[in-house]
Amino acid sequence: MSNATIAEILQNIANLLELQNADHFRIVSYQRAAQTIRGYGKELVEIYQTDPAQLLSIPGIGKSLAEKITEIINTGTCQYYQELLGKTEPGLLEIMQLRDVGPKKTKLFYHELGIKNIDQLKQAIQSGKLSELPRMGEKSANKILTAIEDRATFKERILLDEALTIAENLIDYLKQHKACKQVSYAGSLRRRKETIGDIDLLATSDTAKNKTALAEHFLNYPATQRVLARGETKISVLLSNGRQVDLRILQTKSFGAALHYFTGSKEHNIRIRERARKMGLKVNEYGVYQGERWLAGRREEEVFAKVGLPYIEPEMREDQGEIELAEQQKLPKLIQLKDLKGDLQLHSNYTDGNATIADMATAAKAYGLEYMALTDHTKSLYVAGGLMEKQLETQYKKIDALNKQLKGFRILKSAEVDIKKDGSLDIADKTLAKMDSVLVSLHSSFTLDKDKQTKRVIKALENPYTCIFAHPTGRIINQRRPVEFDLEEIIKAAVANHVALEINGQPARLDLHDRHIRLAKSLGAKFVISSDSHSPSSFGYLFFGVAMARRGWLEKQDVLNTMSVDKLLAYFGRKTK
DNA sequence: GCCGTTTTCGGCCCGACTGTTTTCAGTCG
Ligand SMILES: Nc1nc2c(ncn2[C@H]2C[C@H](O)[C@@H](COP(=O)(O)OP(=O)(O)OP(=O)(O)O)O2)c(=O)[nH]1
Ligand SMILES: [Mg+2]
Ligand SMILES: [Mg+2]
Ligand SMILES: [Zn+2]
Repeated sequence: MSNATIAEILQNIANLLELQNADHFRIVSYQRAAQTIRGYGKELVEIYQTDPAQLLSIPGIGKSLAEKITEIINTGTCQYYQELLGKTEPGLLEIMQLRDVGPKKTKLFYHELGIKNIDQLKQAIQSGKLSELPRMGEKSANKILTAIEDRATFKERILLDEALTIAENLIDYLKQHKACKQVSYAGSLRRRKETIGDIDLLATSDTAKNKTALAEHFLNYPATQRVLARGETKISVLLSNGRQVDLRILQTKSFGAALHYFTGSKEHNIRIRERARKMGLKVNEYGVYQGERWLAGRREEEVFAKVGLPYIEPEMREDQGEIELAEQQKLPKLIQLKDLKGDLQLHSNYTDGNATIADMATAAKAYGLEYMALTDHTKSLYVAGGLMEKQLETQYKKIDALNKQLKGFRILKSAEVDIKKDGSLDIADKTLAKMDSVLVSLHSSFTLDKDKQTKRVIKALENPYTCIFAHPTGRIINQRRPVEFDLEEIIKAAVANHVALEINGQPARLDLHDRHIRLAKSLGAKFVISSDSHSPSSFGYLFFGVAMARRGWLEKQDVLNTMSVDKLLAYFGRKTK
């Protein structure tokens, strides 16, 4: 029973409760617990098996939720959930997901017109029945019809790199207008979540007239398909690719407060606002107030300062303990992209890369790196033209020659060594001993049972040559589920055997990801951040790897490829020499 | 349903936009 599944059940309970006449705050309790569990590093099953009472130490989980979670762990579901499911028309949940339709309207349609599913809702709109309901009219009904049409397309969340490109293009466009004083993206994109729901933008302008002008400019953006809402300070549009963009336009004196508000997360915002309230202050997107009096809001730092906290980096703002650390002045100094000195996973045209070793080295150097490890695939991965021992050794001679020519840059001998089904490596020790770094990963037998898979990986990590375990869970966002194994046991084996865990920067991988990184760090693990480049233009993926590392609260010293090449070679040399 | 350095009961973040409303509920951020 994964945390994701437990969270899903609690979220479903919250949704079902909305359709009952449940107390709002009770619903919120289920939602908050679901949110916390979704981002929790440790598996709740693990906590429960060690000491069930520990469940109560998780914020937002009390006696009642702990009992339900226990039941879910033991039986896969819980009585309460089943009862709620039993007394709810299943189609109502789908109706409630529609844009501009919430629990109140869903219930109204059901009770007044007996509407049980989207098809019936559509019919009621087309026959004009829906607009006759209290507080409903033509416009509301038509909006719902549009929401039904939009529903099928574009519901998936997008990857971080795609969202970043959309946002940067929009920002370039907004900046072209002279009424635009400041502009930034916010929301989950600024927090660098691995997937992004919508694009949140914030701009400032000085006068009312300029705000209007800037709003007009935004609406003229060529990729805008449809305006969802337009008010004095906030505009929501749908781009032609179906992605929603929310833009807020405020005064420059509110930029910091608005950026803080719009960056979120929602849970973090609520904590900050509760804190302000206890201090006799009020925080909103316009600033920090004492009564009617505006105290601050130009910069984010001021908002934090007014509530007695140091600046908290956006990547940490998830209410997963960052506020407590901030209170104690114990916030980590997060790693930055410029701290990286090398890249320890990338491919050349010896296997499935598209460039020569020399071209990859030139590109890596141009990106600002001092070294790179060439990690072409090994023989088991014949689809990628994986290399045999002999071919690897030939490649290493080539690397020796290249290294003689290169100034201020070093190519390390490595490989992405395949872990076979039995946990052994597919390259002979004699060749492993010639490598500067041995990176291992799974490419097959993803569906072994959990126990076998765990043992298989641990065996590979115990191999004395193994230095790095790459893209550990093997997940590909929106495409492939993570391998089933006991990650906590694997992390412990990695720590015991001095094997670093990779944070793969490919936007569809980001593996390990935020919550696993925090868990691994708490268990004493070391990390490497890799681009896994298959072309010279892909070193930018390091940015996304660093983003994940920051969401995992990592500092420079947690990441091995922040070391100079000599230190790194000495570190791995304990294994390979 | 959760939580507590003034509380074990009584609070629980705060605001924008829309449509249908004559004063605000519903939904969303
Ligand atoms: N104070 C407060 N802020 C909120 C609330 N809902 C949203 N926000 C703020 C914080 C969010 O990060 C920000 C943008 O809202 P979004 O719905 O776009 O969420 P976010 O970007 O975090 O995630 P997403 O990837 O878009 O699903 O607005 C709320 O209920 N209260
Ligand atoms: Mg968003
Ligand atoms: Mg948004
Ligand atoms: Zn490859």
